[in-house]
Amino acid sequence: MSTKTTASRGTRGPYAKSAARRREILEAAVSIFGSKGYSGGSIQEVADRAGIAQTTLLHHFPTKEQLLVAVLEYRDEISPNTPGTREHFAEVVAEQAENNEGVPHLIELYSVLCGEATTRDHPAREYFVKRFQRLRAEYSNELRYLASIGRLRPGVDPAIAGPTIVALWDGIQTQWLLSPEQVDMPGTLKAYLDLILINPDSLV
Amino acid sequence: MSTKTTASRGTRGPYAKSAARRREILEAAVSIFGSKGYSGGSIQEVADRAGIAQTTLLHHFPTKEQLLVAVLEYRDEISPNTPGTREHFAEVVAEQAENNEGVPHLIELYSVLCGEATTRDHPAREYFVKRFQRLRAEYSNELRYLASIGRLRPGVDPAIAGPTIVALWDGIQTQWLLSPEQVDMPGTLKAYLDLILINPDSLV
DNA sequence: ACGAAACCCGAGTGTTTACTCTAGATTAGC
DNA sequence: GCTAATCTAGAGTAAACACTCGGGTTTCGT
Repeated sequence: MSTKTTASRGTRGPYAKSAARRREILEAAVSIFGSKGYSGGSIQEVADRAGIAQTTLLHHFPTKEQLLVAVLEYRDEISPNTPGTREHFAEVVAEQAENNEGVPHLIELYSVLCGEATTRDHPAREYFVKRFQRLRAEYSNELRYLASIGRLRPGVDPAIAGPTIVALWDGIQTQWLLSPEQVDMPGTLKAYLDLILINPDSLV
Repeated sequence: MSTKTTASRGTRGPYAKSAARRREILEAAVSIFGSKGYSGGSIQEVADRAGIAQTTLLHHFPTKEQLLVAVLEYRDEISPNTPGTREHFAEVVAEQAENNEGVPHLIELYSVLCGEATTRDHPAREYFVKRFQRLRAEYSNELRYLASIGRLRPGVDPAIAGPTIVALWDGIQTQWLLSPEQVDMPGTLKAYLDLILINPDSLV
């Protein structure tokens, strides 16, 4: 009762160093899982890249699965999601697509884990199921708003165009990872948005 | 010189049973690699599913990597690709999308391996790089033909819309695998084609 | 029907896997 | 500055990994 949290007596919580260590480990994990996948990468490799002993890693993240979950949460923290963009939807999407070209290791992590996660009983499956559900809803809602102010081309169904943007984005990222010089990631996305939006935002 | 191929004397080639065995193994491999990925699945599991000893599998496919290559070739054999479809492009695409719903294990295999293949030095990477290059060229060419007969909406660039169809297809498949009941795979593809094509093919 | 090649597999090999045990060094509440 | 908790890691463990070896069985050209 004397300490601040509900921890049983005798617990002191992580030390100051701990947060930095965890960040180092997560950065290493992004690199390893991104370049070799979750199944393909080992916690030994992650520990090596972080410059610590394997057992030290396991002190901070007791199982490989918990490390993966932490990596996914870490990714969500450092790559900002788009909240209510309203009339600037197209701009924001195109801008983020351009920014993504600057963080290829995060794109790689995302694509690799997303593919792996479709396997049954994969620890990241639930994460991606919910992520896609959220993205579909968000994008569809943005498009519904744009439709309400007459900016959506007639005949375009927000409930279909929303998932389409998500699918197009992921698919073009995969192609870009395999042939960066042959695929125009932001251009392809922008082309679709120009197709479904009326009077698109003029150049910034 | 006496035998038909360039084999050194004393070789007799595979027996009649061999082809069937190889097919059984490949079917098992599609199942295992599709449900657990290439890194995640073991040749022991494939052998178990095929009902043979691990060493028997290795007799037909000496390494795990060669098994993977054979699986990819097998997939290409059994799932027909679209040759020159000309004016029936939209029909054929929509039809194939519907058919894909009937072979989810092949979609799973494709999505899982495609994600994994973006990792460096993955044995299937070259396969997917070339596959996407081919698909982008094929689809762009189909659209160029449709443009030549005035069936492509003005302003739509075949060089962008081609890769877009490929990306959309792959992306929507991933979403469908994770939430089959929430994603209309053929409908989403058809919606995009209706968007970029003029006077689309009426219902069959 | 003979013999060589292809087929099939039980037993093993060395490595890597995720994870545990034990124990010394470091931190921080008091 | 005492002490208990956190941090770090060396050593170890059982299981799984891709793959090899040796030898028996089946197939098939001659």
